[in-house]
Amino acid sequence: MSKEKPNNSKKISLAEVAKAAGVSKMTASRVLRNQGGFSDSTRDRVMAEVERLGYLPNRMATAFAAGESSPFVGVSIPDLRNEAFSQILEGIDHKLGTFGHQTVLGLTRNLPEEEEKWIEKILSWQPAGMILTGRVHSPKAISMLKHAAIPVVEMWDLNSSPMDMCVGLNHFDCGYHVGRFLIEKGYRRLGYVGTDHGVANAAQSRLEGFQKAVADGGGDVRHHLCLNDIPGFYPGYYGTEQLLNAQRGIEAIFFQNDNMAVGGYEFCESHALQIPQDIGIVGWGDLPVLSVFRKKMTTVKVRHVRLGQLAAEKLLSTLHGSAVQPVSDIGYLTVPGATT
Amino acid sequence: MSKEKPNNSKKISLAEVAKAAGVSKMTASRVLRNQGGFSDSTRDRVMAEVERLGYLPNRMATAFAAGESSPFVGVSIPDLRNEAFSQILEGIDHKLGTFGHQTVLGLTRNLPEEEEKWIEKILSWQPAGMILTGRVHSPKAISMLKHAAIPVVEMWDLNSSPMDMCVGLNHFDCGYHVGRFLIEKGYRRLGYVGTDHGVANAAQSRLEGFQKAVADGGGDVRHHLCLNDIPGFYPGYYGTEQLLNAQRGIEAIFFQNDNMAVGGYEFCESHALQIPQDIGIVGWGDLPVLSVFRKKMTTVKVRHVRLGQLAAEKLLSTLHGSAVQPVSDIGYLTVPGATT
DNA sequence: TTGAAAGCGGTACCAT
DNA sequence: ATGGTACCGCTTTCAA
Repeated sequence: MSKEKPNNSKKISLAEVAKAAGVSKMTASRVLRNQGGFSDSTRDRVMAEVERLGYLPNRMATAFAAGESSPFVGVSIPDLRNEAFSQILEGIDHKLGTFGHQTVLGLTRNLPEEEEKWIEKILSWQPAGMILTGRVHSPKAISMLKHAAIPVVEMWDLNSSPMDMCVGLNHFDCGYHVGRFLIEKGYRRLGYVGTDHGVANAAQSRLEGFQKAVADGGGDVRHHLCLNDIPGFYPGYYGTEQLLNAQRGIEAIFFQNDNMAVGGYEFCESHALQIPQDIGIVGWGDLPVLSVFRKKMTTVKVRHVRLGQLAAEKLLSTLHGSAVQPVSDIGYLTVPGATT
Repeated sequence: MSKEKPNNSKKISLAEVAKAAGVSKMTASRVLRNQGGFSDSTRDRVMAEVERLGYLPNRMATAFAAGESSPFVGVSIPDLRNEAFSQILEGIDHKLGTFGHQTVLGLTRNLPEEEEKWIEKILSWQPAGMILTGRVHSPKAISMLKHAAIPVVEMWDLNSSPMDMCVGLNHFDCGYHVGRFLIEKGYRRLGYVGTDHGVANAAQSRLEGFQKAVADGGGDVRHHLCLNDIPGFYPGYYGTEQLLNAQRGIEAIFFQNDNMAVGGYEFCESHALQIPQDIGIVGWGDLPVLSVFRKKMTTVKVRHVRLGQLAAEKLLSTLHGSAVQPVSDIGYLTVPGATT
């Protein structure tokens, strides 16, 4: 036989399969798509060659020919070491995967310029849609997305007039709510510890809401710290140290998230500060560590995984042509604990 | 002027730009690739139209025409709520992004069948390469990857004869090392708490190494628990409860990771067990929570982010045609703490 | 410096 | 049931 060995690594095309099976490209194509219009014996011959040659269809060619988009969905998030975002991404990817779509990741660090470059790159590969973190995007990014005419979900930071769709929560209100809560508890001299707040960072809005509520309530945020670091345990620890060294008389600290709050808690305890007697602590996000923490932490519940799922669902519904509520408020719930 | 308004959302093709600029497709193409062979005035005219029409090149067509692959790299990991993997992914994506490549995510839950389906899908889109978790893959997956003739990195679990390249650590040895460490400390009756161990789960190898070392040292692993859950704080807590209820006399527990170990620690302390006097605790991974934990946890340091970076670097070097060491052992370091 | 033609790997459409 | 042809958007090749 003059048949070639199948294990040379050159890619096999449909034409080669067809030739090997002694049929035309079209017939082979029909068999592969199981679209009818061929005899059993033809199918068997074609499939045998597919198997033997290890043929794998080139979906790029298919999509290209049909003018379709890819199954890829661009998902931009700031940082995976922020646990909130790894949870959100888990929710997104799982939902997308269930419906045959794939996440193309972009870690854009809350920087609109990075996001812009990433968006341009992704768009040139005909994605099915985009899910972006936050409401702040560069003008060029917005214009490119408009032109692309694909569904776009802005998530995390609620935006009542999004480019297209949005799911998130109102971080300003949420921060205000926490501030109000502390005021009502009798706290007046407050502190805040978080991380570097690029323009596109929703935590900045929480801080602003918090400051407003505290001011409205007759207190003041004596000192706030935005570390150039990730919002994790250790930054919470040393941030608290810095904050307390810089400013005496702080009665309670609001942290960007629970991991930072746990770090702050451990700093306080190891420095003979009683919680909540000497200082109050409030976290954010209801992150997993709280489920085993020895003191019930005052925090704000946010359904991160659900948020991700919902973002993906909005996108998928749009792709399938269903009607979609363009804006969803995922909400939040302040949970008083034993640390305030 | 008869020029159309640019803001209709139909996609603009190179041909349209060319026509608008009064040149041929080829000339426009040359300008866009800045590949020489055009006059300044031609370039200006073409670029003006690109701007005006909001033209975005269709890279799918480009790659297709040139027979290139996409810049996408398939990355399969089990689960993002396992903090080790979100760290690894952070390392991979950041490195890939720096070199113009994009991560296409696959959360394959340690299931070779899921991985196989995902691989087939990704391969049909002509990725530049693949990074997979672990050494266990379905035969069909392996065969497809061979055919695809793209670089493949197996990471996490060290494999001295990988399909192509590998970076990771020897989990069996690592588990053995921990077992030996506890034996030398005088522990004999041991327990293990981890999560559901699919065949493709490296934690299973750690458990096996651990069991072997303990047996070799004259002790025994009285009870091990593999919960059907994620390896996080709360599973560590309730897993410890289950383990201790099921088996009396356990002297020390080895946990799948530090987050579980912290959960276990909190369970013990809240049930009046002194650590390490009443029970020893060993974690794994040197996860961030330990940096602020009030007791120095005995753990095993693993450079997760670096592991991810290294996996990406191997792939990128191969793509750029550099020589690459096919197998790298990232190693581990047992760190004795105050919990044993 | 510029352009015309062929073709990448499939599919739609129309014949047979 | 099967095959021929044109074409998707772009690049390669060759000619002017």
